[in-house]
Amino acid sequence: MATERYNPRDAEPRWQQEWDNNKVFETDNEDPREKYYVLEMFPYPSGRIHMGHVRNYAMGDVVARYKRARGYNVLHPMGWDAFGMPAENAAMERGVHPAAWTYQNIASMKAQLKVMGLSLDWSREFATCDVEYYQRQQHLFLDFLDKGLVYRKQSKVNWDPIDNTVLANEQVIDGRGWRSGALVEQRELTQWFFRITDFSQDLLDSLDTLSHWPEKVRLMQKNWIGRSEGLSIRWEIVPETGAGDATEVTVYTTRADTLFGASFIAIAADHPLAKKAAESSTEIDAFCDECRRAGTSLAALETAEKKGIDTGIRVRHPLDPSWELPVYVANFVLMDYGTGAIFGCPSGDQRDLDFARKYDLPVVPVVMPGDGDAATFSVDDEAYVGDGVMINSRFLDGLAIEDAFERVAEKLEQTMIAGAPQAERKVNFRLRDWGISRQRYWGCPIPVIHCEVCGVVPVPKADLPVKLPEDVTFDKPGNPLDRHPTWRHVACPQCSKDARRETDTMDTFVDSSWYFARFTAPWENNPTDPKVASHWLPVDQYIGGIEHAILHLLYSRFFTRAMKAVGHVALDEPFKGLFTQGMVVHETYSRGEGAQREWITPAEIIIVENDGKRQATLIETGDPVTIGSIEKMSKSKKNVVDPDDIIASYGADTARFFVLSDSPPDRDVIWSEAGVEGSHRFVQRIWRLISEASSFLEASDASPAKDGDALPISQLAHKTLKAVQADYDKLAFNKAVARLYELVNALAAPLTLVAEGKASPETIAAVKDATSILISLMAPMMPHLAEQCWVEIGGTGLIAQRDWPVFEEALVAENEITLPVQINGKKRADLTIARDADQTAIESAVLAIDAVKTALNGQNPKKIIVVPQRIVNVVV
RNA sequence: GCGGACGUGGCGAAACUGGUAGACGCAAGAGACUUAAAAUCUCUCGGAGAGAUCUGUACGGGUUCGAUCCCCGUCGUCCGCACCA
Repeated sequence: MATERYNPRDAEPRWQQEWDNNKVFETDNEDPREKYYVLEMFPYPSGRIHMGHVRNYAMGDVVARYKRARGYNVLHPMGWDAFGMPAENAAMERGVHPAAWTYQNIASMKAQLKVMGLSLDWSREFATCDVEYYQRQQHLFLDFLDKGLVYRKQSKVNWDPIDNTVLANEQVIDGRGWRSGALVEQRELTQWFFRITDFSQDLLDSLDTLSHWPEKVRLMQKNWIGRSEGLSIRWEIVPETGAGDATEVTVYTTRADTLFGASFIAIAADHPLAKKAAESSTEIDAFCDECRRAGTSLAALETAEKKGIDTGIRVRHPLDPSWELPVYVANFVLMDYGTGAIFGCPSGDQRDLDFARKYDLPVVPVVMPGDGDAATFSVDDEAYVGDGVMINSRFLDGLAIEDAFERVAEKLEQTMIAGAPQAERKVNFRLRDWGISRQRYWGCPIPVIHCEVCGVVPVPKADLPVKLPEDVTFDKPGNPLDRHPTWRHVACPQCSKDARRETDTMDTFVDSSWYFARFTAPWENNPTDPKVASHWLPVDQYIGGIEHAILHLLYSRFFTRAMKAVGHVALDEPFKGLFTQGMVVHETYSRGEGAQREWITPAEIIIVENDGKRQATLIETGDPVTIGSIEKMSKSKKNVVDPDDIIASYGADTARFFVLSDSPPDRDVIWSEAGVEGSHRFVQRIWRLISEASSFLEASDASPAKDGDALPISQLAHKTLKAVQADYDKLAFNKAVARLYELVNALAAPLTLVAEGKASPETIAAVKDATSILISLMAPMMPHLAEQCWVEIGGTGLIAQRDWPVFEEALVAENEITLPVQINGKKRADLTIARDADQTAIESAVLAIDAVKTALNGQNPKKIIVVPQRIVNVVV
């Protein structure tokens, strides 16, 4: 009865073809069933898929296939996040056009994804660099512009003087451009911004409604938005102290309670008052310059000494006009948070204290611990930042800090200077508007025209798309659009005079901020079909990496609100459920030390185990190799395993099953050769057991046993069905995997019995029922094997189109249960008793147990605790 | 510095969130089958003990009939933000 081994190389392409032929995964927007939208973060077409993709898409595919079986109309699309720097780098390095490079990569990655057997609706595929896509993005931009959600302003950027381009903060390393190595300059450029801050409060508040998001991501977004409640206070400038025409300076504070501890005002180097002071002092001017330069390097900020310079300007204390304080320019004050000016309270803030000690400014403690002594409490070289009561604060003395804040706020709100209240309550956000201008070629052109007469003129929608020119060169640094001979020259749409196009393109995060909406109707002339988009959205389950926890997800949330404001969708939150999956990690292998260290790929080595110690050697030479730490698969460490190789040797099902096994999906999974082989053994085992018994199973009906020898088989199958269903609902794939192992282990003996012709008709029917449940359960993870097994036992139609089985309540519920019996909290015995036995029945049964009798030693128990269906505890 | 998560066998992990700790897998060991190997099958596998038992979820305390789970403290690892006024 020997059967052939399961051959995925033969079976998998056949089933993929079969699914394609039947258009099983193409989704009909008109389908009346309840919708379910599952989406994995679309990939950047770098050229090859990696194991992280395999894991991400395997998870999404399990959800898609499971929900389809549960009767939902599932949308499961795929596309390409295709604009971005790597394509331009390839153009610069190898002379290949970014478009050619990108579309080639898409073709090869698509072929790789196809081999995985994912249940994707490829008819909706698009790349963000398709004109058909970015044209609609330009449409959205114009709508946003019209609605005031986009604006232009001067802003500081990191400018690389060799590459002639703006760099993102991440691209500046130790103050130098990451490509050119040139010292980065701060430049003022006019850039386009999206008004994401219009939605700060809403983006923050709505986080509470996202109950199917990881708590961690919500918290990260909350911190990123960074709301704080404070007081904006106007300080009068003492005339003739060097401030020119300025009569006041506004300071933002969350600690108005500490106002009597103030000993100086500090302003940013870019603050108007600083600029004024710099006019009359070369020293101040030089200091401001230094601050601006130091601004870029993040690492430098951490260690940077707190420095400042006295401007000579003096201000009056808001609560005591006779009290004058100095105004310093300080390197730690940020122009773009609050008002770019603070008051320093040295006793209550470590940074202010360091500053005060350095410049010999007063340190007056104003808050002390509740049990402190006001007469002796002092601050030396450690500021007191804790809660407490007010001291040295005149009318605030003795108050709690919250009450002191209120008193100060009330008083200053009522004090009028120059016809306006001296202070007002103000909510501040850390969140900045989103600068989207990029001086790059390979991005979505910003559809505006600059006219000397009319100013900034939007490109009329009828003139869209603003297409990227194809004949561009990358032999020189800078933006190819800028030096294109003709592209930028156009007639002004309003006055027809010569004008020039905007040559900046959009940040690629814009492209990924609405693709999920486009998938709902990618053929639409408008960005979306609002009715269709509102039907499909929100995405029910979005799956991707934690690295997008802030930017991508926040931008998408903003975009959905903005699109709603201009009528393209009718909702605020794009993603109802979010799941952030862990990485695929692998051991690293290397030779040599320090600079000589050479990384080696897993394919080049062999590992043998000696006395429990693993030793790696180079296959080619037999040289020893050092086994290093487990890290994220990366090209630089060469610890990558190519999905193609794995699928070629084990098949897609094994690869999919393995990345879902063992580790919880939100945790990292360690790729190991032994692990994959384990998964592959399981695939073969299922096939062997089922195919050996197939002739008998084929000839029988499927019917669960109600009693008799086969009852346990049916009970386990139906219990597993119930449990795996719950696991899939919770995305607990690793647990589902474990339960499949259990079911197969338990089915092994009965299946062998059937194969040997020794089973009764009732048993065969029960085994067939259990086997078809098994096939349905494994289908989301191992879809090809499931189809093959289904045919083998005489099933008709495709498993991919078959309904999810329904478990029988009677088989899941038990008549008798086994309760653990504890004595003083330690398990001492088991008690098997009727499921519905009452308290007294259980108690008397427990007291009859030998172990209990021995423990009691003739005495009465102190207490018997019976937790229904769970446990019994006897307290002696 | 601020905020958060986590810590269970040789390893990845379970434990229905207060109820039998270690399911399932990997690795390892023993055996069966085989001329042999692979594959497959059976058994063992936290520690101590011959055994009944004792002990064990980073460490120290607490609450509870009962704690991997709740509370307090300590140590360690990882992540996010970071001169935010």
